[in-house]
Amino acid sequence: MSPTLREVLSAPPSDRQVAGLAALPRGFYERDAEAVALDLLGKLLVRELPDGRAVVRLSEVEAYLGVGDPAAHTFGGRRTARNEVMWGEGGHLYVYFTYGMHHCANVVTGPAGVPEAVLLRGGLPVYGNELIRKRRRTGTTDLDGPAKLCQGLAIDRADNGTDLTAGGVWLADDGVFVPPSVVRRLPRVGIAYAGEAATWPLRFCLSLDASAPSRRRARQNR
DNA sequence: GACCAGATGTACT
DNA sequence: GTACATCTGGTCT
Repeated sequence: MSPTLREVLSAPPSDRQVAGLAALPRGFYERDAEAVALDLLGKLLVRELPDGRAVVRLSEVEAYLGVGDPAAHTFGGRRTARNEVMWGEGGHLYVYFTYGMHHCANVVTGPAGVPEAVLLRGGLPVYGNELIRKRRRTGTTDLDGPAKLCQGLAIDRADNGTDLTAGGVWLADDGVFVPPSVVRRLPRVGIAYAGEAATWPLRFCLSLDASAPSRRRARQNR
């Protein structure tokens, strides 16, 4: 049996590799949300915690296209204390509280004044799994949902506005190649109120249970 | 797989 | 003051 993509992408990096994970540059974020969302798949979300470093490989994200997107918090130019961070420059974290008990983390994209964002919906724990387990209410390490991701990495509103290029929490590229053939494009989740926009295929996720493309091919494609 | 309670911040009247 | 939210976990079928 060839390994699944999940198995390949969950492979733990070495301590040395983790210590060397550098933040993606500002320029990565200063593009439209859809492009950033696609490129975030397979990237590493690194979180510095009091008891160590936790690293998650992103497997599911959603793009929110700003003022023209009825599902976005900034639809129609809405600007409030809550979504203020989305109006700033790309590369910052937008964390909001919802359903009375959950946090969701977004990456702000585009230049200042263009309020787009990418919601981080899920990932695979690859390093510091015990730290993640400790923080999950359920004592598990699964991070297949935006609120689970925040809980596992202890991200809450205190992290709202954090600069992703300045430490604490950041995104990194460890060179793992994600071939387009394993990316699925689906309608977004939980936004039925947004009418027709609920069907826009702006949710991107990896086909984790498909068998992984061979190493040789992956290397050729890099 | 479907269904539902949970608990409160936020936007808007 | 009121309605509802970029959801999760547990229960029931």
